Amino acid sequence: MPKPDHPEVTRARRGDLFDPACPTRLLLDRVGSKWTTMLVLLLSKATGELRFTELKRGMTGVSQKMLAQTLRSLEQDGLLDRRVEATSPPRVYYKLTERGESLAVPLRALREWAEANMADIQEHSRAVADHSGGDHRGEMP
Amino acid sequence: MPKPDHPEVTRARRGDLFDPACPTRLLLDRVGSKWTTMLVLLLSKATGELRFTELKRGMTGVSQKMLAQTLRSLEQDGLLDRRVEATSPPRVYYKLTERGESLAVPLRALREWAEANMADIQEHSRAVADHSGGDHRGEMP
DNA sequence: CGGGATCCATACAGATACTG
DNA sequence: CAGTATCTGTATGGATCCCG
Repeated sequence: MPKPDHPEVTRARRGDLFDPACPTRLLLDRVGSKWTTMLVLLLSKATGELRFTELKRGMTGVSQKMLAQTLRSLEQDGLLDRRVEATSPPRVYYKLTERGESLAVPLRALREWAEANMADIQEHSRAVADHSGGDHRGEMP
Repeated sequence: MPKPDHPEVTRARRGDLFDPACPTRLLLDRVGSKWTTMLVLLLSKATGELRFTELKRGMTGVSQKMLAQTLRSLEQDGLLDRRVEATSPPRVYYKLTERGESLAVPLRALREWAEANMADIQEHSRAVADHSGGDHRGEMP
């Protein structure tokens, strides 16, 4: 998730930082947020850099807060480069770093899987829900 | 996420179901939960089926509630097969469906990326945090 | 053993308002 | 334009109890 500061610390306080050595956990904590993945995917498509507003426009539904938060998170992780033009009004350009681009590869594979399978999954899911929902269930009196 | 019923409905009520057609969103809503991914990965490694307790043991830190919830979610999506032996005590075996196995492929790619890059990322992240934290910041008076 | 139901803490995400 | 700050609702995930 695009947590601003130190998620691990928070978790550590809870006493359940079970296996911090597992890198997959760490990655999923970041990829888990849909915006992180969408952002990487969006930037990996772009030829050059993209500005804040362009990104916001490309990611329908994201709030400026979430976008900024995700951007800072990716920047801190070294997956994103931020370039500021100190004009007025200022212009800020974002682009993936090499590492960021490399992350886009498995992410694209995931997206392809999603595009190939999610329709079936939704249908399956709905069918199951209908079955158990409309079969023998008595609604509230 | 392993939402029991209909996450889309909840979002729809909020009025911001921006682009429900995007399957990547849908997938990430499920993969986003770290347990979903871990579960698929764990089961894809297993030769045959695994029982509830074995799964719980393999996923350090998961609560039985989250495990059960994730299992139900995957089952409803048709990614998981559930087989009950009506003995006493009962035994329940889980294994991935074909589609579930196919999901494991891109997920494994993601894990490999994580194992190759997360250490660097963490270091980078920590270095940046240290820099901005101890450099020029005046703490509260 | 394999869960379902319930209660509860919180951290994640949205809306809004303010700055340079 | 490009954010930061605050306030708050709510879904998520954990703990616990209980049942077959």
